[in-house]
Amino acid sequence: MGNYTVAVIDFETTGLSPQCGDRTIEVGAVLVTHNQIVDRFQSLMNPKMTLSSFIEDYTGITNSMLTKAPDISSVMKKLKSFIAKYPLVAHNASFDARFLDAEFKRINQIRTNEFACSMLIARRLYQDAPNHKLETLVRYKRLTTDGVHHRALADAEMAAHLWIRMIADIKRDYSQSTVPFRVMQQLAMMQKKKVQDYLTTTP
DNA sequence: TGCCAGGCCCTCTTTAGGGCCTT
Repeated sequence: MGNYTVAVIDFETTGLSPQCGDRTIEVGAVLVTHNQIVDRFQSLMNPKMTLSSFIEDYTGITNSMLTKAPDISSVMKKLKSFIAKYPLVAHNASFDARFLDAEFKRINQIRTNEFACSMLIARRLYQDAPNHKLETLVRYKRLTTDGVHHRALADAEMAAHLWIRMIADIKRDYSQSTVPFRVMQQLAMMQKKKVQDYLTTTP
């Protein structure tokens, strides 16, 4: 893979939309350099609101776990320092970008990092997969996993393994020596039928 | 007042609708 670093990030939240008042309750992030996870960041956060039983069941994160957790603002400051200026990757990035931007806004910060979506790229590269949920793709590509799902660090690590695998597959299938972040971003935006031509002709 | 996501992507398409993906 390229000799650049990306930060793969995942949030657990109280719901689907920061616009509707939902907040982050856990973040996991890993740095990927040279095909490997080289650093990890994880923290629960206290959203100062009660989790629905759906979210408790879905994530395994309970209300009592969060009463002892640090404030969202203090975790966001540490997260900002961890991700620095690295390009960001998430599975269904529009979801994580919305929450990251909303929480940064509350501490008067602005994200300047670029974002790429592993789900949009996987839809183009792995058109035969049963579906493109993170969990399914991990099974489909037989990626390393500890079996934990819907927790932030475990999901960030799985998305990182998927990212590494997608770059390896592009290099192998299209004889590319490097796959710049810009190429991955481009893939996420293009028509499925044009992907092969694009990768074949990209120098 | 009451309701409440949103962006991508396919197709029975573009003067639209519905499934996928994230929690």
